[in-house]
Amino acid sequence: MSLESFTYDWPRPAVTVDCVVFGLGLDGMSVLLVRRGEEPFKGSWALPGGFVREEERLEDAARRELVEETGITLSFLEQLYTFGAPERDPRGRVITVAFYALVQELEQPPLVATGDAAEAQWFTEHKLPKLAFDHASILKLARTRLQGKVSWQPIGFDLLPRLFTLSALQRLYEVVLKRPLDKRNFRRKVLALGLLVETDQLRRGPGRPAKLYRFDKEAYARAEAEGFVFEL
Amino acid sequence: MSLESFTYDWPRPAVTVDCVVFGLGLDGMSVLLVRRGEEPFKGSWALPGGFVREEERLEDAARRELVEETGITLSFLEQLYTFGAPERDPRGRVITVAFYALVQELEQPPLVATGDAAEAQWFTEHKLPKLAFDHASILKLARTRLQGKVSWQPIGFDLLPRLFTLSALQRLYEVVLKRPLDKRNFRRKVLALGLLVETDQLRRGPGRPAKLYRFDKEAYARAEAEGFVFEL
DNA sequence: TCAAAAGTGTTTCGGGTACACCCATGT
DNA sequence: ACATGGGTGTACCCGAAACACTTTTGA
Repeated sequence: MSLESFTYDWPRPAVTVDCVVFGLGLDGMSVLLVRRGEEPFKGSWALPGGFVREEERLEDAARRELVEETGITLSFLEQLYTFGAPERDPRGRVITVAFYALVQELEQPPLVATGDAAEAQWFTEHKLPKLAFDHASILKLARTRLQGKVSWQPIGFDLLPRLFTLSALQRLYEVVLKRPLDKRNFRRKVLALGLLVETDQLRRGPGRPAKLYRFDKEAYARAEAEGFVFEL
Repeated sequence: MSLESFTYDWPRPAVTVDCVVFGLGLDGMSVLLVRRGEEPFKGSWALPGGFVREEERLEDAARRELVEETGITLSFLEQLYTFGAPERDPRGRVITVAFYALVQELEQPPLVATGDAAEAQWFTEHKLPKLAFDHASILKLARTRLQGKVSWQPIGFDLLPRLFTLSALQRLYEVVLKRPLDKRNFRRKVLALGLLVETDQLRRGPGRPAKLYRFDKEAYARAEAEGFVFEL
């Protein structure tokens, strides 16, 4: 019996991927949005995303659409949730697999906007425009997930440059968790993890120079393999 | 401009839902499987599931397929993850939105097997058969999620009958978390939550009769609204 | 010399864990 | 009377939280 004889004839929804890309802004988290160049919702802001190709893994589709529409490079990408309400797209049944992603620096090569996107831009989470489709709920869910995940998985480092100060790390956690943290407790705890490597570099600027640290990915991989849980 | 003019012409994968249904067995968790009545993998055990209909929400599809194939009633259902590897189904591109679900008692009306399923049966997690497609990974992920979620969301009660003893609750947590718990500490902690209501009923059997409790859903809803987090 | 940010220890409190015996019933 | 599971209190320990001043640099 050939494989062809198994082939389904079934109502097939369209399948897209959409991506919530977070960056660390000066004023809270930032989210990358694109202005739609096509109907429906032409001219509205929306999450970057698009159709999944025939032989493409879902995550690859998300990465590809992001490069196509914004030219950005991700340091973290994970599936978020699949949204499939029948009425979520006026064109008909479109199921979208949503992802959320982190980038290390907002100042990547200036955002390009191509593909379906007419424009790409960072928005701080406090001044978001109306979003197309059900993208506002997707974004909300992604923000919640980020907040929940950051304290028990070391994904925060994906929002910082490779070398960072402890104060920068603390600011990051304060922004993501939406609450102030005690400086001394934070430093003690984060250093006790044994996952930060002190470099001999300094960050200079106003005030006392600060030691720069990097996250020791290998040490984390080893510790994780032995049942260590991150927890911050 | 009419909506029709927006309609996409795009390679459309088939979309299915699959469901990992957990019940509390005598020997650890049990999972509900169906024997496939159709190719591919005809005769193999698989997760219950099937195609999403044109105008159907994903969760509804999962519920419908479960009733169709096994006649079971769920007390909890949540989306798990979407599996979309291009090669996961020999028939072509099939993306499946996986769910996991809990039932309160294994002894529901005797399992019926209809639809695509030739047979439906509970398996303890320790003696699982080979599964069709990538269903083994789906099951594994669901089991991990269950374990992770049970300590900070009161979903464990969805595995017990409405009235239960504290010992039964403890056994449940021990099974799900895969570790022994201290009886006194467990009771203190769980009662301190203030979410259990002592009834005047007793469970009789060998040994001393045990008080029966029920979970106070309303109290939990109220507490949750005020920012309370379950945590056990 | 002043402004700005970095860096540093100790005490207190609460929750987590460990632990062993008596009680009420059915057989 | 004995087997079976139900029910109860205390002591210790460790991690979390609260808290304020000194240091180093650039302007």
